[in-house]
Amino acid sequence: MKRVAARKPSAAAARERLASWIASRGLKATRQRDLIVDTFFTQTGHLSVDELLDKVTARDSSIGAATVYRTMKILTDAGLASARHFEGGQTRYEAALDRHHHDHLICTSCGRIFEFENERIEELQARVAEQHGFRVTHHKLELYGLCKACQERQQ
Amino acid sequence: MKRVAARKPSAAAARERLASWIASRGLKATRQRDLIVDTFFTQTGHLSVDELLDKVTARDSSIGAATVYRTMKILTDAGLASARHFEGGQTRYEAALDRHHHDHLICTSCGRIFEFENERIEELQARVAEQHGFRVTHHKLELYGLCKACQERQQ
DNA sequence: TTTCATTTTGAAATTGATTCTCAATCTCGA
DNA sequence: TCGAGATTGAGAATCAATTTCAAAATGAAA
Repeated sequence: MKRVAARKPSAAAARERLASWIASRGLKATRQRDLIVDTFFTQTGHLSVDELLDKVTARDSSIGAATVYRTMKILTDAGLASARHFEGGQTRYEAALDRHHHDHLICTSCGRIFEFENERIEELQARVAEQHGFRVTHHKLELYGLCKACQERQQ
Repeated sequence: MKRVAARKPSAAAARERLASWIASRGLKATRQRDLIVDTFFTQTGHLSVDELLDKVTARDSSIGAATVYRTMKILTDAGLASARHFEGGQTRYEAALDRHHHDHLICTSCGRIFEFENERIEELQARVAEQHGFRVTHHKLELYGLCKACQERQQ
C-alpha cells in the first residue's frame, strides 16, 4: 500500500469541484492552474496574491502574477475561495469549501487574523436590516486591534 | 441685527476646532483649506474625494485634487471627519464632530448609505474580543444589499 | 511693512494593487 | 492529428492615493 502525504480533505475535494466547474463552462485545465490551486489549498489562513505568488513561483518560477490573479478569481466564482478586503489594500483569499460563515479579528500589529462565529450578532444584523426594509446579500464584520500576544509583547 | 444664513451648527464648530488644531501644530491657515472644509461641512452624507472635488472646483476651479486629499487627511487626523472604506475602491468621508459611533447599510444598486446604531451588537462584539484576549481599537460592520426602494423598483 | 523661514500649493510623476492587451502557446473534442 | 478557442506571461494600462518639486503664500519677528 502506498503512503500518501497528509493533506487537508478539502484540498482534493476542491480540486475535483473545480475540475467539474471548469469543464461545465468550456474552460480548460492547465498545468499552471493546477499548481496554483494545489498551492492555495495546501496553505492555511488568509493569503494575499503576493504571498501566494511567492509560494507558487517557488515551485515554478515561470508562472506570472496575472495568472495567479486570474485563477483566484475563478476559484472565487466557483465558490471555492472567498475574497476578503481587510484594511491594508490587498485582497486576501481563504478557502471556502464546506465552511460556515464567520467574521474576523485582525491584529493591527502582527497582522494575524482570527475567526469567530456569533449567531446572536447575525440575528441582530438581520433584524436591523429588516427594520430598514433592506434585503442583505452579504456583510462584513471586522474587529481591529491588538491580539493577546502583541499586548503582552508591548508590556 | 444681521441675518445669517442657516448652517449646520457643527460646521462652524468644526472650523473653529480645525483652526486651533492647525495652530497647535505650526500648520498654516489657507484659503484653499478653508474653502474645502467649508464645502465638506456644508454637505451631508458620505462623500468621496472625487465628489467633494467637484463641489470644491465649482467654487474655485484652481484647487487641485492633491489639496483635497491632503485636507481630508488633516480633518481626519483632527478627529473632525472619518474615513470609511466601503466596497468599491474609493474612500468616503463623513463629518465626525459630536457624532455617535454607528454602522452602515449600503445599497449595492443605488449606492445610498444608511446608518444605524445597535448597542446590543456592540456589546456582543466586545464580548467576542474579550474571549479572544483582543484589545479592539476600531471595527467595521457593514451590511450590503438592496434598499427598500431598489427592491420595489426591480419588481 | 518688510523679511524670510517654513508651510502649502498645483501639476505631474509615482506608487501599489489589480486588470487588460496581445501575440505565442496550450488544450481537447472531432 | 487538427484547429477552434482558451490560456499564458510580460508589459502596458488603470485607478485611487501619495509624493515630488518649484513656485507661491503664510505669519512671526524685526
